[in-house]
Parts: sequence; structure tokens; C-alpha cells
Amino acid sequence: MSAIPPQKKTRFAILGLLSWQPLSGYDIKKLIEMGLSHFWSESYGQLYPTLSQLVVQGLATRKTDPTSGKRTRYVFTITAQGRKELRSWLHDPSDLPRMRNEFLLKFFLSGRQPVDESIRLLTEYRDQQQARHELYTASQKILTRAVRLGVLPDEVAHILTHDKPAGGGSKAGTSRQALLFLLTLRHGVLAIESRLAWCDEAIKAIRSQRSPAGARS
Amino acid sequence: MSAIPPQKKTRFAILGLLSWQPLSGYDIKKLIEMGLSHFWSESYGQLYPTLSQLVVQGLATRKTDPTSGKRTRYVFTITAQGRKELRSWLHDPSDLPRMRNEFLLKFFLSGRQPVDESIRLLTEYRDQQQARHELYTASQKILTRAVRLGVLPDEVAHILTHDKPAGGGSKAGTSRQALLFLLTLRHGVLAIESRLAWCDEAIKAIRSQRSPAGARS
DNA sequence: TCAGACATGTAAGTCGTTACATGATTCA
DNA sequence: TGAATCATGTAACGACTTACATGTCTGA
Repeated sequence: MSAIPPQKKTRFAILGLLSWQPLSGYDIKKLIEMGLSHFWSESYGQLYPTLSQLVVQGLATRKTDPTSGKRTRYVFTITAQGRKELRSWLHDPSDLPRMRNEFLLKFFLSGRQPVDESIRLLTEYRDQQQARHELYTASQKILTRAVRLGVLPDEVAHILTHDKPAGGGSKAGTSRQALLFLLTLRHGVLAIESRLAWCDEAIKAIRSQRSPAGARS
Repeated sequence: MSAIPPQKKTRFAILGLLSWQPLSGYDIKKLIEMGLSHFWSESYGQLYPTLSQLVVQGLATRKTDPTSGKRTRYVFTITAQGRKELRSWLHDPSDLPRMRNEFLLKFFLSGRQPVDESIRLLTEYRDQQQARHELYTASQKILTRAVRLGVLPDEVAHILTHDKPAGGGSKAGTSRQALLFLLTLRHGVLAIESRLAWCDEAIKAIRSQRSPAGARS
């Protein structure tokens, strides 16, 4: 049995969020779900063991949150050593984005099915993507407006952008972190839009093959 | 124990390729590398054990290729039962495409680094994507031309499109499978183009924050 | 002749999810 | 009072990669 598994990228995702401010494991999970879900995810099964490991390795420290009464809540803080490791990871070259797209596999392999089956797959995919598009553009709008006002609507966005909570209103304009958040969101929106455009193209192409111009039924 | 049988997608990727024609494990690996790499991958460590399993479960049969002399080469053929399972998988809803993009994570977490670090990350990503773009459009061109001529340039494309090998020339026009292949390739090209466009946007946005209009140095 | 492609396969480890187990707090 | 959310964590499984081990065949 292995002592503790190493877990590579999860470490840096955590360290990166801790570089903003001290957080609990639960906070980290929610932040990733709310802000990074279109390009990253972590499960509790990864998160908690990795947090313990970071403490053992001196990259973070753990203390009990005194405000949480009888409920245990551990808040983790990044150490100088942790910041150093984070910085060094940021300088390393990144893996190519690897995507596993089950729909495309099915579509590719649907050549022996009736043409309508390929069309059905395409329509399903399009609907799926359309739904996400609405989700993302909604977040984008809320965040853009909040950033323009220098005020963020709730504690979530507050943590995400690391701005001062409302009241004050940072006024100075878009904060660096808020801009980065907005841009990653935009990356997701553009990706979806390119898929929607592709769906329309593909449906047309397949239909025109089914009944090509000049064909006689 | 879990009542729901585990969903192994490798099985269906294999079954799907076998539904075109009998293939060896090595063939399957090459086909996936050459044709599906932008949305799918399988390693030998997955492939060979899964092939054995398919035979045990009666979804494929294995026979020794007699033309391969002393070198062992096993050719797998899909069974009726295998086709049934494949068809049923094709009808199931697909998982949302899940992507893990290490670059975006770094970019998102680079807010505490100097602005130039974010720019460097962006430039690196752009170059990476540009290189892949050239790769894909090249394949796309070759394949498009081959399909138009009704003749495919080598045995690879021949297998991929499941057309008759050269000589004859299918003439009748774009085969169904060739169209599907072209379209999945096009999906990859559009995705990359959307990333390139995003990079340009993002670089501009970050630069303009560094020295906003009207700012005095 | 020798590099590189063809060809099969396994062992060990990396990576990641799901289901479970436990309990506190909040608010309708 | 009871559902939702806050909060921690583990065990078992599932998915996937890498490195290795072995040997054949082809063509410059």
C-alpha cells in the first residue's frame, strides 16, 4: 500500500487558490465548481488527501477556524515555500488541453446507422451546448456588470475576484483577477459558440448528402 | 456492490472501429492516433486487455492472421452481439465533453505574477494552437481532395474512410464515412480557431489594462 | 546491417470519481 | 422538525499512462 499518492496538478490548483487567501477544503471545492467548471474540476477524494499532503510537505499550514463553533472547519494558508512551488509550476510548459468528447466519437462511428441517427446525435449535442451557452453568458453578464460597478454581487464573486466586499466599491476599475476570470469565462463562451456553428454546418452537410442537389427520388 | 454496470468507453471505441472491418489491436491504435487524436485517445494498456475482454464476453472474435508469417497478428471481428451493444451505446445520451486545460488554470491563477507572465502564457498557448492548426488544416486538405477524386492517397485513409482501395475510384462521390471524418476534423479546426481568436482578444485586453487609455506613465 | 515500423502484451503507478460515513448549523 | 447546506474525510473502484519486455519484418 502506498503511503500517500503524489497528485500533481491538483496540488497547484489548490496552491493557486490559497495564494489569494486562506480557504477551507469546502471553499476550494465550491470555488472550482462555480468558477472553473468549464476547464477544471476536483473531487473531495482528491482535495482532502492533497490538502493533508501539502501541510506535511510544508507548502501550506492548517488551523481550526475559531468562528465555526462546534463544527470543525480547517482553514489552510499557503506558506512561502508553497508560493515558490506555485511560481515554478506557472513557469513550466503546460500540457496540451486534452479533451474526451464522447459525442464526437459516437458521431464519427455512426456511419453504419441510418442518417437520421447522425442528425439526432447532432441535435442533441447542439441543445446541450446551447444550454451551457445560456449559463455562461448569464454569469458573464452578471460579472461584467459587477466589475464595472466596482462592486461584486455576493460573497462568491467577492472571493473569486478577491476584491473588498461591497460597500466600499473598488472604483479604480477592473481588478486584475476579475479580468482574468472574465477572460477564462470568455474562452468557454467562444468554444461553445464554435461548436454551435459547427453543428449547423454539419447538419446542413449531412442533409445535403442525403438528398444531393439534382438527385431524383 | 454497485448495481449499475460500469461504463467503459474504450469498449465502444473499439467496437465502433471493428464495425467497419476486422482489425488488429495495432491497427486500432494507429487509427485512433491518426484520425481521432483531437477528441479521443487510447493506450495499449487499455486496448489489449479490453480486446481480450470483448472476446470473453462474445462481442468480438479473434483469429490469427495467416498472412503475417511468424509475426503474431491477431485480427478481431465484431459479432452480432457486439453490434447490438454498439447500437445501444450510440442511442445513450453522451457525457458532456470534459476538458482539462492546464493553460487556462495557470492563466487564471497568474493574477499575482507580473503582467508579463500572463502575456507569456498567452503567447505560448497561441503558438501551441497555431501549430496544431497547421497540422489539422493540412490533413483536411489532403483528405478533402482525396474524397473529391473518389480515391484516397494511402492505406491509412483507405481504412479510415472504408472505401475501396485506389484503382477503382469510388466516383459516386463523398462516402458517408468520409464525410463524417471530414466533419469531425472540421470540429477540431473550428475549436482551434476560436482559441486563436480568444488569445488575440485576451492579449489586447490585458495590455490595455496595463496601460489604460488616458493613463500617464 | 540496422533503424524503424510492425506487433503483442504486462506491471506499476497516476489520476480521478462515486458512494459512503459522520455530524453541525441554519432557516422555513 | 426536517430539509438544505456546511463541513470533514475514507474506501473502493474505475480510467488511463508509462515504461518495460519481447520478438519480426521491411527497406534503404
